[in-house]
Amino acid sequence: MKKKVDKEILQKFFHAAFSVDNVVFGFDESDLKILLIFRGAEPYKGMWALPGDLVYLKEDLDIAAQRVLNDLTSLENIFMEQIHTFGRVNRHPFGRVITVAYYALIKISDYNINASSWAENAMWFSINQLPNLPFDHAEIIEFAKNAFKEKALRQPIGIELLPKNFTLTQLQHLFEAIQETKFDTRNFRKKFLSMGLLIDTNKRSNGSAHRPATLYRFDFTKYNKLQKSGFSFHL
Amino acid sequence: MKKKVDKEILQKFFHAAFSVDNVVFGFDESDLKILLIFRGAEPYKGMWALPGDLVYLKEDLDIAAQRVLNDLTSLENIFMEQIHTFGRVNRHPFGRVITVAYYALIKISDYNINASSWAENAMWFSINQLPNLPFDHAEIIEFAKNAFKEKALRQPIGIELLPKNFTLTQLQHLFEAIQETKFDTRNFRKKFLSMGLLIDTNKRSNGSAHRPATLYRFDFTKYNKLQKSGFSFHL
DNA sequence: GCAAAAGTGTTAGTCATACACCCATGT
DNA sequence: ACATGGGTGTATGACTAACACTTTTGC
Repeated sequence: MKKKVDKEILQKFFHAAFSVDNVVFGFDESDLKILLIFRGAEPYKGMWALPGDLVYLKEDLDIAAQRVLNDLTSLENIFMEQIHTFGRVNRHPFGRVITVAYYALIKISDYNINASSWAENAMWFSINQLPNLPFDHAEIIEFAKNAFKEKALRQPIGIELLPKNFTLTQLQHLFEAIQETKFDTRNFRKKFLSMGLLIDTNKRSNGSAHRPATLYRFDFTKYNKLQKSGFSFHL
Repeated sequence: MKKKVDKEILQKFFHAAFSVDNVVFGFDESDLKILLIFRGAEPYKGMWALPGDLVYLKEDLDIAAQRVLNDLTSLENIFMEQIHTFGRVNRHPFGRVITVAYYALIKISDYNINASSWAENAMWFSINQLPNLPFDHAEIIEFAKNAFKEKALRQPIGIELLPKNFTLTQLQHLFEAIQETKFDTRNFRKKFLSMGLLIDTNKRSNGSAHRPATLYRFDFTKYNKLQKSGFSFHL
């Protein structure tokens, strides 16, 4: 594959590495959360940080991001999206390492720790109560939060954070957490129901000392069809 | 700086490079254009390609992207934004190179070729009539086009492509080109004027065989103020 | 029967859309 | 005077925003 590569070029440029870092979002009935891991290796051993890793020379970027996620949890079909690449010269103490950041959306209710990995020390942190973070991870999270916030307005991706069946109240609280604002209950329900994308499961929530709520699920099939014919979701 | 770096890690990972590639947009009264350069060096010598370059080990990513742009034109204060990072394993014949793509917005009317560089062979191509492109540059342009299209709906960045003074007709044609659609003239003008962000320069366009048009300029100062107090532009 | 969250409609204002003709200039 | 693009207003329907009380359950 390598043909006519100038030795000078090789020496001058080919001594960098890159990593992927995942901002894994979850939601627990009230708060947006992020999954952090406790670093067991240098650099920054002993700090909570974003799950991430160096990318192998023969590994696609997106695959690397998935690998990092698989080391954390055995969930499948996780929503994932690249956000931004952070490339300050001195961001990594080992040398020149730029990092490509992704965010991922996980149903905390389904979440299970993948025991076979360094993820034994993973923990959910409320997005408003994060510990001190190494590298530029604080900046990355800020970026991820905004990217997700924006995107969640125009695509129904937030729903990835809820269990398969959910109540309208849960849905509203989720969107309120993402958008960091409050919505009027009647208008919120009206708008969401009028899109015709929620399927009544004929089940009710139960076990609480108040009126049970209708459980809905999101009609992804219908959404995909509508989208192809020009419909666009917006909150 | 490098402390306790495992030799194995160095050998295993630190043999990659990264580049930046710029999608430079321009507008010429009717068409969106992209600036391509004629490659004078391997790989893909002799093909038209995005202006880009390998990033030095001690050079910030954003600085590298600016450097590439400065090699092309001596314009200052150019709008530039990172879009996405492309990292397929075999995208570069010299080895593992991922590329961070940016787009930049240039006023073609002010554009001048920076003679002191490889940019002597730069040329504007209509976005709908691009030549065959090396690497994954076609994919990058597609990505850039969509990112710009989206962003231009919610921030008045498209205006960066027009000369300082412009007519409402030019403005409409620009937005039509970006959004690949047509707008109703009366509604378009109404909406834009009602934002109160266009300043009548009291000049008229001239030299054409028809009624001269009012020249406006965009009130960036006012826009920045409004934005801070919660106003949000949308087309 | 009371606490706690679920659920429901109407009105007023704002915004988007659709649509056709006269105006000012150069030749 | 004619060709060319510049410039303007209104009416209708759609959507948004504001707002308060009744229902159903567990205890």
